[in-house]
Amino acid sequence: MKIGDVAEASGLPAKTIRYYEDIGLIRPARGTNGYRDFAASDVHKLAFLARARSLGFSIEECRTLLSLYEDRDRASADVKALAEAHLRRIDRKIAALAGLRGTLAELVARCHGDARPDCPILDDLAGPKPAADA
Amino acid sequence: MKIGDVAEASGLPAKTIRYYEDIGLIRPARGTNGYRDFAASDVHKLAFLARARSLGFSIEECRTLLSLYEDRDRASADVKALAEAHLRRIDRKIAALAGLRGTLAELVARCHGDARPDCPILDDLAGPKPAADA
DNA sequence: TCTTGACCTTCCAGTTACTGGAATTCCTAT
DNA sequence: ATAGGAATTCCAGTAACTGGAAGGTCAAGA
Repeated sequence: MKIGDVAEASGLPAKTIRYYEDIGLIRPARGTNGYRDFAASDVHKLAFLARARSLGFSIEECRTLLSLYEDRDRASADVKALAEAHLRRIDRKIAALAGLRGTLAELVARCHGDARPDCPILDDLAGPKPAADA
Repeated sequence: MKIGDVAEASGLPAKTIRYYEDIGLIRPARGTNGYRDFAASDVHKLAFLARARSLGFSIEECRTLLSLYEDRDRASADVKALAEAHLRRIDRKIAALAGLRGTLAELVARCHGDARPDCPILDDLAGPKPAADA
């Protein structure tokens, strides 16, 4: 199977597949013409990687997941620990974004958004104004 | 004011401040010894940048925000549009993460996480199994 | 047979926003 | 004089690709 077909089958761009070979995630065979020749197992691995990446696992985590996948004697606890760590990371990201979102939404709501220069958003970014005390 | 003091005042690492000069966000003066000499306005700009970055605006958005900030004739509508676009981006990110989170949490819940190799997480990543039809 | 076009190959550079580190200079204090 | 702590510049690396150039391969059509 050539890289174009594999790209179509796995949903990954050919560029990405070459990159994954570069960093040692897969090792497709080569034909006499120098073209990569993908076995079914390669395609399977790429689909696995595509799915893991789409769930937000990093490349290094994917590498670990793949080796766990191929280890018939793995402990599911190892996989679960990895997934749980990732889950916590996602939760932290969501919490951080929700925080930003709240602040930003409030600023946006307070900005009238017309032709005048007066703007609570910029005021906020500029920081506390030196209060003109009477 | 020297870069170390400014770093302390703005909360930005000195490295980052130099980087911001590199990409043209600020233009501090130079002393005879070659050291950067920051005016109050520079420090103010850096604080502005730090705040904008902490709200998740990209560097290029910060550049625009800064120029809007310095334009006394700006329309607040321009600022609001930028902030709203950012808000939508944050919402999309949150939605995407929430989706991931849901899938991942379910997989984690289904994985017993013990010493046995059987693992729903890996099963999911591996994709649909060829059903052994009787 | 030749040519066209769609593939494939490699390699280099660019993306975002810094961060680390090396080599060097400067200032201050003892 | 010397030691230390800052300041300077420049180069490289991070994550995970992506774009593009230059060139080789292959199947089909005139």
